[in-house]
Parts: sequence; C-alpha cells; structure tokens
Amino acid sequence: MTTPKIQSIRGMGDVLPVGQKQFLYQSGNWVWLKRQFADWVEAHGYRYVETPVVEELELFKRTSGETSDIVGKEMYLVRRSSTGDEAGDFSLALRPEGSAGVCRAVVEHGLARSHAGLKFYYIAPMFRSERPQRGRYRQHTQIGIELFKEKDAAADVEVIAILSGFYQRIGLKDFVVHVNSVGDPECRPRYREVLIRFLEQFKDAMSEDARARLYANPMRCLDSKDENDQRLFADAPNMLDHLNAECADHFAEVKAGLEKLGVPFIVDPRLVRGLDYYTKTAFEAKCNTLDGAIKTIGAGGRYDGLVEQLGGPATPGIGFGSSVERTLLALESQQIAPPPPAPPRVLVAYMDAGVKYDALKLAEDLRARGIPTEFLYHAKNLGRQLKEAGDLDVEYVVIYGGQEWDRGEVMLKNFRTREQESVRAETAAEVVAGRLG
RNA sequence: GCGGGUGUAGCUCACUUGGUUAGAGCACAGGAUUGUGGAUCCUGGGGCAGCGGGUUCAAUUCCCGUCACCCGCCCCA
Repeated sequence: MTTPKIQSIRGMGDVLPVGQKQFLYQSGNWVWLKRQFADWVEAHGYRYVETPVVEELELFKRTSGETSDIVGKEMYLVRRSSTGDEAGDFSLALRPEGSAGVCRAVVEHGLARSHAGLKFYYIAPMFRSERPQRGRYRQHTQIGIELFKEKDAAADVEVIAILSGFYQRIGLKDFVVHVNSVGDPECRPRYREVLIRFLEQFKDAMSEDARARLYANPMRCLDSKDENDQRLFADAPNMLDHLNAECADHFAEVKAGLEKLGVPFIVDPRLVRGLDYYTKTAFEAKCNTLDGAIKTIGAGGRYDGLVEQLGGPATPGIGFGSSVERTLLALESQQIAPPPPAPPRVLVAYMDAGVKYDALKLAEDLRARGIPTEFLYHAKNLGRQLKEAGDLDVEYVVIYGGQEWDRGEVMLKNFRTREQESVRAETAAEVVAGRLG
C-alpha cells in the first residue's frame, strides 16, 4: 500500500523560508519586496485592496478584449458549481490581471460617484494558463496600483514615477521605462485604418502571424519578432503621428513631466500592450539584465473607458502591474540581495526541565520588548543549548537553573565576550534590554 | 499550445558495459556530555532510482508513454 504523492500544480511554486535553492522561491525576498512596495505606495496615498481570485469570465472578456491572447487561449477557466462536483459550466475564471477586478469593485460599490481620490494598491496572485518558463508562470504575483477619477497628465507622470521609483528604491539598476500613447476612441480608429491600408500592401509577404492579426489587431503587427516583418514594416505610420490634439497634448505633458522628475524613459512608438483597454499613455518598464521577453518587469497604462465599459459612470483610470517574480529575477541578475530578517539576539537556556517555563516566560517578555529571542523546547543539557546559541550567533544567553536560581537569580552571559553575571530573575528582562541598548 | 534537454536520499553527486541488500559528502536526529561554545568521534532515520508500461532469466541502466522542471518559440508580468 503506497500513498501517491501530491505535487504542486504545473507552473505554481512554493515560496519557503528554507529548503529553496533558487533566490526566486525564498520567502525572505518576497516579504521584503512586498513591504518595500507597500511602504512606497502608501507614502503616495495608495490604500490596500483585495478582490476575489475568481471572477465572472465575462468580466475579463469585456475588459481584456475578445481578440486578446489572454482571453483567447490563456484564461484559467473555473467550473461554476456550488457543490464541488462537476456540475456547472465554465463561466468563471481565475483573474489573469489586476485591473479588471478592481474596476468591477469600484463599479459594484459605486465608489466613482461617492469618493474622490481613489488610489488603490494590491499584492496578489494572477493566473494564466501558459507553458511555464523562467519568468513566466501559471501563477504569478503582481504588485500594482490603480488610480481613478483623474484625467490630468500629472497622474500619468506620477504613476510612472512611482513604478520607476520603486525599482530604484529596491536597488535595481539598468532599467528604463518605455512610454507611448495609444490614442483614444476618437483617433485610434482613424490610425487603425491608415495602418491597415499600409500593411495590406505586404499582405502576401508578411508572416502568417502578422497576417492573422492584420484586421483583428493591426497594431500588434508592428511588434512582430519576425525579421522580415520588421523590414517590411520599417516605414509604417506611427500612432504618435496620428494622435488627435487632446491626446497629443496629453502625451507631450507626460513626457515633459517625466523629464522634470528625472524618470529614465524612452519614447517607443511601437509599444503596444496585450490588453485592449488602454487609452493614451501606455508604458513598460524593462530591465536590461534580463533576457528577451521577460525583460518587461512591470507595465501599465491609462484606461479611461474601462469603468464605463463595466456599467459605471465615465471614469478615467490609470495603473500598473509589476511581477514580483520578474522583479526578483532582475534583482538576482544584478546580485542585489535583500537584507535578511532580524536575527535572534538572545537565547534563553535552562539547566533542568523544572525551570523550563520560567525561561520561556522570560523569552516572551524579551520578545514583547521587541528583542528577537530564541528558546529551545526540549533541550537536555546546557552544552547543547550553548552550541545552538553559537549557531544562531546570539549576543546574550540567559541561563535558568542551578545555584543562581536557588537564590532567585539567573545567569546572564555575554556571548561575545564570554563574561557572565548573575542578576535577580525578576529584573532579567530589563537588564538584558538595557545591555542590548 | 509547439520543439529540445533533464529526472538516483532534504541538498550536491557516484556506482551499475543490464546481475547480490543502490553508495558517499553535506544536512537532519540521538549519544559520548545532569553547569558553559561553533569542534571531534560514534550511532541512526531516511530511496518503490519521478510515475506507468514494454523488452529481458534479470531494468535505476535499453525502448515507449506520462508527469514535473529547465531551455527555445508563441505570448505575456
């Protein structure tokens, strides 16, 4: 009789404090990165949101666009069933990205009408059913922000500055934000027609992939990886040359603002996002110490029509999502290691089981004072505990038991200098706290 | 979703041209050690050789399938 082992699902890994060789899966790195992000965006007035992992499939169809690859072939479908059996159709999905759910919540709770200055951030898992690879996982975690009810270009500038500033703050170098404007519902369709007319002349010469996108999503033809396509499309018309006055002004202000703030960016007229909902500003942060497609560690843009598309009032919005995994890979590629968690500074030891709980009580007292303290649950002898103290590299060991305990005292041992002193048991916590400063 | 590579103990790796009971180092646990240090020595737990099938007297070894991971493509964060 053997019990079959159950493995984690393909493309979904465990993040653990021990036992993971890869930097990417070491939980200390995750805790640090998430805290850095939360601190950073909270300083900008963003507040934490949490929306469900599962949503109506229709939500993502409506927001990402039926023609997008996300909806077309990467959606993680979930069977609709209240009983857990196989009843129900696949009309639910695990969220592939963060914006749709937040927008849904904004509409559902009427937030766009009732509140000003809607600034949200999330740290949440996203799902796409793609073949896993380095930097591409079926479950990946995104840190992201969403800002609503603000159409001023200063919002675009600040959002991009937040993304760029975050990477800077965690020590990342050699990254740059690619910025583009993808127009609005007024000028983009006009550009689309111009572009299709241009592309049609190469209809027979272009790659099969490009041909398939020609009418469905012609802008995606321009970022074809095919060399021949790149040659053919070299003189393709740019969106930037076809922006209407409003979009052009907006983009000009965004660029000027980014320059003023010293955000490293380059204008990339070929930048096209995989999601259909973006308007005006679109951007991607790329790290040059990563390879190929996973260079993009964070991306976002403006989505002024999204809330309305979900049945809410016309509400401008802008945001970004950044991959925790790719950001960690980027840090690793630059040999940047987050600071380790605070190590224990004190070990409370005991010489016999009779004083074990007196020792544990002191340990708790020290911890309550903010001093990281270790305690061994089943130590048999003092030598073993001191060995452990050495392994942990603590600064002090407090020893319970023996003659000192009989006098109502405990031994306080400076583990660095090996000096020992006996102190009244009831003052031990205070004395240790004083010694540690 | 397509193509390629790799799977032996928790980790790093051996051996076996197909042949006794698959080994070592590290790690882990116990002891030497009932009041004082990172050492040393001893002992121990651990493996259906990823999983399933085939060929064979005999498979961890050869073949097929499958699963997982890694790499490339598509695409994305």
